[in-house]
Amino acid sequence: MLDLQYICDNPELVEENCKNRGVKCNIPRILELRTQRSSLITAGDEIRRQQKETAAKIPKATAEERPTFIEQGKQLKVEVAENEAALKEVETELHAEQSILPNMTHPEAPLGGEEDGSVLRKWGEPTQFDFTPKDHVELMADLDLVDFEAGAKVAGSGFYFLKNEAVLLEMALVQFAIEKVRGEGFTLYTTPDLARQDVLQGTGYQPRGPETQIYSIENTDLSLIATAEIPLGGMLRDQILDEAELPLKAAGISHCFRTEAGGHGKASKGIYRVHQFTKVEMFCFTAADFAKSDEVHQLIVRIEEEIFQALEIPYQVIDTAAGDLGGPAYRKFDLEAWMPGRGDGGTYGEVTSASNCTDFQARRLGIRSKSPERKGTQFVHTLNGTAIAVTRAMIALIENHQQADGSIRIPEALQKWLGTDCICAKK
RNA sequence: GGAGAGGUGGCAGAGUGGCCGAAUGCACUGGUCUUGAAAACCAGCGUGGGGAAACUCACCGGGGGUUCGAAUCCCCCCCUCUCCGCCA
Repeated sequence: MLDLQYICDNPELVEENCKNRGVKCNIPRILELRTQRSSLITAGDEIRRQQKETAAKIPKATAEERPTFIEQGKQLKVEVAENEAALKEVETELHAEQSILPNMTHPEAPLGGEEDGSVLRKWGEPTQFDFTPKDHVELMADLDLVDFEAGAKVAGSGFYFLKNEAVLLEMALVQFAIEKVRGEGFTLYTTPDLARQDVLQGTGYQPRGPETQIYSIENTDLSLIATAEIPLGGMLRDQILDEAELPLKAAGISHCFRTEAGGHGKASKGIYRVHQFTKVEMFCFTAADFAKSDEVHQLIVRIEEEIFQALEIPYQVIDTAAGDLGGPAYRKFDLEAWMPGRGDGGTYGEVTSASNCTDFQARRLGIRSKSPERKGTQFVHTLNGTAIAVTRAMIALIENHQQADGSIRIPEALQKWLGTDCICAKK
């Protein structure tokens, strides 16, 4: 949510930003509603003031005066109710208009849509093979690492059982990621895999409706989380933090559940696009200062890169274009890992995503900070980024480290968790 | 799941229809005193909305209701604690 004051002070900037992000908005209407809102509030305050005044006279009034005051009070009560109804109507519309607006955009983020993200840097070269590489589906089938039929039988298409060394590999990736982020000063959490509707909405997810990516639990207001960003953001809802203790760095280990409604048009073989996966997510709260949140944003990307470097997986870093940013993001960097089995002869596929949401989420979540030097409070900046999304990382790892004999080389960083340097073919 | 007790400012805790945005204590900030500190004393000390400002309004877990008037009464929901049951 953008600050109403900011919108009204900078209508042309907000409108321009909406255009860049491909969002239809109605700024003049917002300005109009805002004026209506102000005058309704002023009028309502005055009525309530009179109401209090009248009510206060009654205990002291004589028996003759009393009925007059009570009559006045009744009249005022009606007026208050009318005012409230009018205000509610205006605020509902205002809120709806305001909710459409995406966050503002980092001045350096590229313009354009999905194809216009700029490659900031590349690490490593697409892996060369002196044999015809397989994709992860084939590799995992050959090594008996996954069972899609069983997944479909139990939970439907898009679910899977990991088997054998793939299970160890999942654990190893998680272990490796949490050791890494812990070393960077992140507090570790395992989070609830379910969250209430208002927490989902606070973090910018729409739990119900035709377009939703979220599974809901029937007869409750709970939904399965799509990422630990949701519980980690919700964790500090409506709190006022001490600015001295910022930035707060949290890492959550959770399962992620996504309906992937309409997601099957795109090429998504195997475990690339699934309904459930395990992820270690970083989530940070910083002071309301763009320089500070930018700095933490860079930190998150650095950690992501170091993780993929340690896994010896070539990747590129994308600065996502304005038109391709989700609503809450001010700037977003994605790591795309080289996946030799994807597309025709390999392509880069998204493995992490790091967003600076500035105060956009915090405003809805009511997370503020306070400093002795300043009067009042400010909404903090929030950032999130993937440390490891197990299935995507697993694809990149398996496909890049496959050997001619169909076995998979385990990079050194994972060997202590897996206890082996190779997932080898069964005899 | 059953029975009971609760949810009030940063914390503790009073308040059961008007004098309550809320006593008191602790914490915190400033001041007096002191060589300095402590103690003592004095003063200040929640958040948000509207307004250029004066000022004003809202907020006592959340939402509805009763009333001229609600922290206080009624209804629904959420949460916490205690006991019992069940259970990895």
